[in-house]
Amino acid sequence: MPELPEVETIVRELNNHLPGKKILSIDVLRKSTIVRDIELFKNNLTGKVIKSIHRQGKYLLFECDKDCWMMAHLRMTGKFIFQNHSIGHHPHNRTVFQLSGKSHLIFNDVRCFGTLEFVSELKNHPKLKLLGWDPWDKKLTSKKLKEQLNKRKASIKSLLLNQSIIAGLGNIYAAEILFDACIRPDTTGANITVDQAKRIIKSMRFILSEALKYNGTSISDFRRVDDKQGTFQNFLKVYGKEKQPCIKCSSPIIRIIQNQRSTFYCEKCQK
DNA sequence: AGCGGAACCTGTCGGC
DNA sequence: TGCCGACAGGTTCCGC
Repeated sequence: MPELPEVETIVRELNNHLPGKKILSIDVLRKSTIVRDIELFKNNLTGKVIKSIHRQGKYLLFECDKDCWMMAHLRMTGKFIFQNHSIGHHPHNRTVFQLSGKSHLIFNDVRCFGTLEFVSELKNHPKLKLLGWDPWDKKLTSKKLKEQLNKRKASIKSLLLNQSIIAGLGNIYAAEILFDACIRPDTTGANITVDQAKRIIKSMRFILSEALKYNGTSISDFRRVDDKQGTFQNFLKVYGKEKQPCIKCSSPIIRIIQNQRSTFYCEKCQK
């Protein structure tokens, strides 16, 4: 479900509520949500005070102490809900944190792909080590991106989804970025020119900034911490627009399947 | 090494 | 109404 703008929105809102809250107890309602040992997870996090929340790629990092972190991934349907009051039963609640001040942090996840993990040494975590460029990294240049993409024969669409190249993009924004950059999604990585790489970086930063400004995209069930919706879905130009006229040339947007995922694009505008 | 496909799990929607 | 297949914003594993 959530990509960088949605995760970043959640992180910002959690930072409005959680810092200073103490974790009084943890109720694990679905075992598979917790990576590795549940007792290890509970024992290390119970009693800790949450300092702040960070983001790397699509991971949420809850800082409790220098050597005490909770790393979360929302996958497709995970969400964090903060409540200042007692909570009712909900079938998709997977883990509930009782916090000081009678408040609760709830991890809710319909499809159970999302994960929570206790991490002591964040720097050495293999999952974080695998992450590629942050989209706004100043060291990310069109020359470097081109060189990296040119080593690959997969399509640019699937390469943009690869978190070890650029960290944070997903299916919606990959499609929107390629439309903005006027690049066909089936272009082979090997054929990406330096000018196209430049356009990818520019469009990526533009689209992600805009999406962030509107608190992300709420298509089916993305909700913010306070259950409000993001509004960037009102500004999508190709994603989910199959057969609708392209806003630039009016020819119908087409939908294709790449690596088992839908891709939307304009055959006329994207070369 | 890196690619595409299957799998993980649950819910919704559209067609017949 | 009911059933069935397609589809969903992600990642990991596996075989080639």
